[in-house]
Amino acid sequence: MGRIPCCEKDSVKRGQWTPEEDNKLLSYITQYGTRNWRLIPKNAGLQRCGKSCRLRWTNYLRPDLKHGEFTDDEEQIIIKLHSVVGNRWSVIAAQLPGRTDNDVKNHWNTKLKKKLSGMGIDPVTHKSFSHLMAEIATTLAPPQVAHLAEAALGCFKDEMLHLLTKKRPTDFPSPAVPPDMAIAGGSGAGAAPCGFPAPPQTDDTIERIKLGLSRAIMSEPGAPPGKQQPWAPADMTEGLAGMYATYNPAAHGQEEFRYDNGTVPEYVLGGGAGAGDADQGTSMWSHQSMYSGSSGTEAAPRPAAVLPEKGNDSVGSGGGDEEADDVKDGGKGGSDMSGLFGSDCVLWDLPDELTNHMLSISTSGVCMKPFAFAAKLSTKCANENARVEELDLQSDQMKELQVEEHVIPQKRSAKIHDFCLGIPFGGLLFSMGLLGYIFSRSTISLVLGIAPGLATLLLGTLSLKFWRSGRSSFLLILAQAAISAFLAWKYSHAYFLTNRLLPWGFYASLSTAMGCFYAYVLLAGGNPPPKKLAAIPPQ
DNA sequence: AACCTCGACAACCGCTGTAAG
DNA sequence: GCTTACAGCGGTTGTCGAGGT
Repeated sequence: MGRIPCCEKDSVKRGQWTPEEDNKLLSYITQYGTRNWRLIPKNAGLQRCGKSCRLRWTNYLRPDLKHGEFTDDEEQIIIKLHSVVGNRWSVIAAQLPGRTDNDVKNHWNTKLKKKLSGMGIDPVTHKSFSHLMAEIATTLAPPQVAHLAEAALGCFKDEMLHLLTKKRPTDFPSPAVPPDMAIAGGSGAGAAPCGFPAPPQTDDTIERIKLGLSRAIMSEPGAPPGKQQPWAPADMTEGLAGMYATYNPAAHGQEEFRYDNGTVPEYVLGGGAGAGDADQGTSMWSHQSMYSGSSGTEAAPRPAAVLPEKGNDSVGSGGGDEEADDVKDGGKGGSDMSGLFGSDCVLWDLPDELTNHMLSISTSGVCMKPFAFAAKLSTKCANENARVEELDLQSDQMKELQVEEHVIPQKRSAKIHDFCLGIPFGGLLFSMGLLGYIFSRSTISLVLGIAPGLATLLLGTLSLKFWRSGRSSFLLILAQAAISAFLAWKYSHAYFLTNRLLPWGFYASLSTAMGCFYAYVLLAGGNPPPKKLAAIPPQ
């Protein structure tokens, strides 16, 4: 049942308002107020629809409105808030005194959207291509962190693959890389900063990214963490790191995009980056993790308490003599992510022999999985025999480190499996996100509903599979915890901005609860073992 | 000078939520 | 509980002027 029209369309004037009409409306409202919009045009002697009068008043005539150009500060606020709440113009406008939602919307559509696009940033997701790649480079850093990221990334691999293989300059204005900027030794001299028109050689960028990944793979896997880190700023002369540095706009004093230590991305538009910016020499994305969305985390140190280095790894263990087992367990079950990219994943159609080599586990404590992941990514993208040959060399090195797999029984565990709540949680997120997207076409639903829902569903299902086969789901639970934490943060932020209990408050509470639940499962030692395995006495 | 294109802004449209009768 | 009107929202369309051809 539709609503009756608010006025007769034939008898009302439409189109631009004349100064006389404005005067009539203004003087009437000044005298009598805005109590009944249906009566206002009639009483004010206007041939206008009441709704039209209301819009004219709220969007133009109101005395508290600010007319004229948006300031840089206002633009910053709009972009910040848009990255959090999406196209909710009224929410954004509420933070800008004197601006209407229509103003904000128009300004976004005519100016800011283009501005961001010109900087190589997708105005919808507020992520950039180089961001994505830089995150991959960072992900290849500390092995355990990479493990976690790998699990999370598994859910986004299609998107990444698409980005790596399908994007073209016409689709996505990637940051420029001058032709003389070889990726190895790309020190940044003469480098084009972010935010300039994509040059014809943008296709090269894709190739260089692939090459960068390959080089990351080829970097000496046995080197101790911290000593040889191609991703570390100090050594940013190789592979992705070179490109990574190339894209650091802070180093060039150009139009810059960066994240501050707040809770939302901060874009600095048009302002020259201050010399000696904290980000200089490091990733411009170093303040924000693609997977967690968390910010304020400096690039280099990762909290050891969260993801301890192998060797003194005791996450999920009770300490003491259980540590050794847990180390094995963590290195084994935890490292065994083959469910993600191995036999359970048909997307990464590498030759079996190559895959098997890469899925082997290192006794030295250096995880090979990130390399395996990147190798697959690179191989899939490049689809070149030469690349496979490179990887074969790498896999030969890995062979030497291969150890025999066997199931280690757990000594202590949680009372409930992660997937018991995780799968329903993921399903709820996914379905709510899907519904939200169907009904509102909101990208927020995609980013904060469908994607994490699918990721959680996938991880929960894999965890169930691992549990059935007696393997450790530790990293899968960790990844789910990371997703929950990210969602809790994002939803809470949206809630504090909008003050709406539904949906943001509800989702924030739910995500926080799930985060606590995952933390409990992790701290309690992981999932309880299957009965058939629990019956086996520990060796 | 005429025409075209494009950007910026204003206005409209259709819908939902909510409050009053 | 139903109807009606208002308020608000986000997407879309219309208008106008500047600049280019």
